Amino acid sequence: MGTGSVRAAGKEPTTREALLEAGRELFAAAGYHATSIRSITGSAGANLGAVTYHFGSKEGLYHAVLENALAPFRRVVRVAAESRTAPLEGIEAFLRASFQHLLDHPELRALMLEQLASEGPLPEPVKRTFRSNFGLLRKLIEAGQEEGTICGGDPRLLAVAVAAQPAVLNLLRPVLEQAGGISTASREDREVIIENAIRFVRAGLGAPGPSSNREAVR
Amino acid sequence: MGTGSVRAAGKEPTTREALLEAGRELFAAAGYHATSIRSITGSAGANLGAVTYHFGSKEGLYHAVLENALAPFRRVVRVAAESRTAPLEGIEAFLRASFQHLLDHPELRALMLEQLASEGPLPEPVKRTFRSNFGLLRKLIEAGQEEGTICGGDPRLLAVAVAAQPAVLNLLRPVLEQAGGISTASREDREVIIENAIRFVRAGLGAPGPSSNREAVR
DNA sequence: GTCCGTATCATACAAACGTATGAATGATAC
DNA sequence: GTATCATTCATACGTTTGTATGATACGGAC
Repeated sequence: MGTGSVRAAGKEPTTREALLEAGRELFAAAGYHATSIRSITGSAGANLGAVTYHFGSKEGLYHAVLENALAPFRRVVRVAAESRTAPLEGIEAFLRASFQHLLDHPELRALMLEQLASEGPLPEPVKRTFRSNFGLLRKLIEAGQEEGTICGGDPRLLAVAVAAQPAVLNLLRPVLEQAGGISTASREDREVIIENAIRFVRAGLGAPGPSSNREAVR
Repeated sequence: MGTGSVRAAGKEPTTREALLEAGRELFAAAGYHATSIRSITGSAGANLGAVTYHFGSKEGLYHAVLENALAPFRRVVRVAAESRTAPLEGIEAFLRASFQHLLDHPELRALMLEQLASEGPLPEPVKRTFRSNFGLLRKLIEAGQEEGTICGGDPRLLAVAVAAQPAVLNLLRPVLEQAGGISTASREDREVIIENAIRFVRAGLGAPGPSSNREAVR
């Protein structure tokens, strides 16, 4: 059914890879339903039938695009979260990695939002990503609570409160820019936003950590 | 062009009102592009041409649905935020009203997400709503900073950090349920979530308020 | 050379879409 | 009663959609 390319990992972009890239861009720009197979194959320089041949259907391509885009996100966040031994440092690393990756890959926002908006069950890649990242955060919070460096409360809810910071900044980025006057364009803008979020989270977790009561970044 | 109904505000549901309600439900359930005029008019018990007649086009109906759904949200949040004199109490009221309204009107989630996902400029009702709510929060934070009850930092960024709590809980509700094991079904579930968020925010804003250092809700 | 599986291609097809059109309907005003 | 108006209705039109089909090109195996 054409789910795997026979050609070994080549050097020049294969049709399959070109379709994945075009799909990622177009799905992110206009959404699943508003993107036609014709526009994808046209942008990829491929034949109209190429999507059906390589991915079985339009939906098959979409799921492949999702998985391709989300797997690196999971990996980066996991590596960051597990890079520190102290739970609070792990949380900070988690936040920095999340902010950084989402800002560096703006297409993830629209790709995920589209799925979040629909009423039905989430696609597997989306579920897997949230489960992985939430789980990392929850474990770090539980470890901090055992240490006494993080306040009490349901660790799952605290994880949501923490993850909310990178989530909104990226999911609502167009809103923040168009209706909130908050830009994320320059490196300095991003630095200020990230430091603000980290300070807020450290204070919110009730940790008297080294940077929790320093003057807020301005 | 049929933008206003000549019939005075009647008692039984007019075709126009039925279209607005059906549109709200169907747009929220499946998204704009995935919802056909035929399904809307069918669900509303109206003729196929009714949308064109009353709203000019499918997009006209959609914008009317958006405005109809978002105006009450703005009003409720504004009333709550201005109901208290102390800034921190105003923020808490803002949060409670936001949580409550969004939980009571789950269709708002999908309706707004769809617009947030697209790359283009936001529709006016969406922009207006975010501007209004962000503005309220920012003013409350600035007032608290002048009082000394809220920590320093860019008030716009702090407003984002605060608004992130109701935003994610509602925008990501299906994710939290399907991938995070967090239910918002019962009244107790919601209470716990809301109290957790308020405690987190009060601590994050650096306010030594009356409820900021009480034991976290379990 | 011949064979064979992979891949690409042009084209066709049925279905669904948003919208336009013009006739029918029904209440209100005079 | 008749004219007038907003509204509802059945139907048709032209596009665009996702997918299916069958032919053609290509590149190693033998």
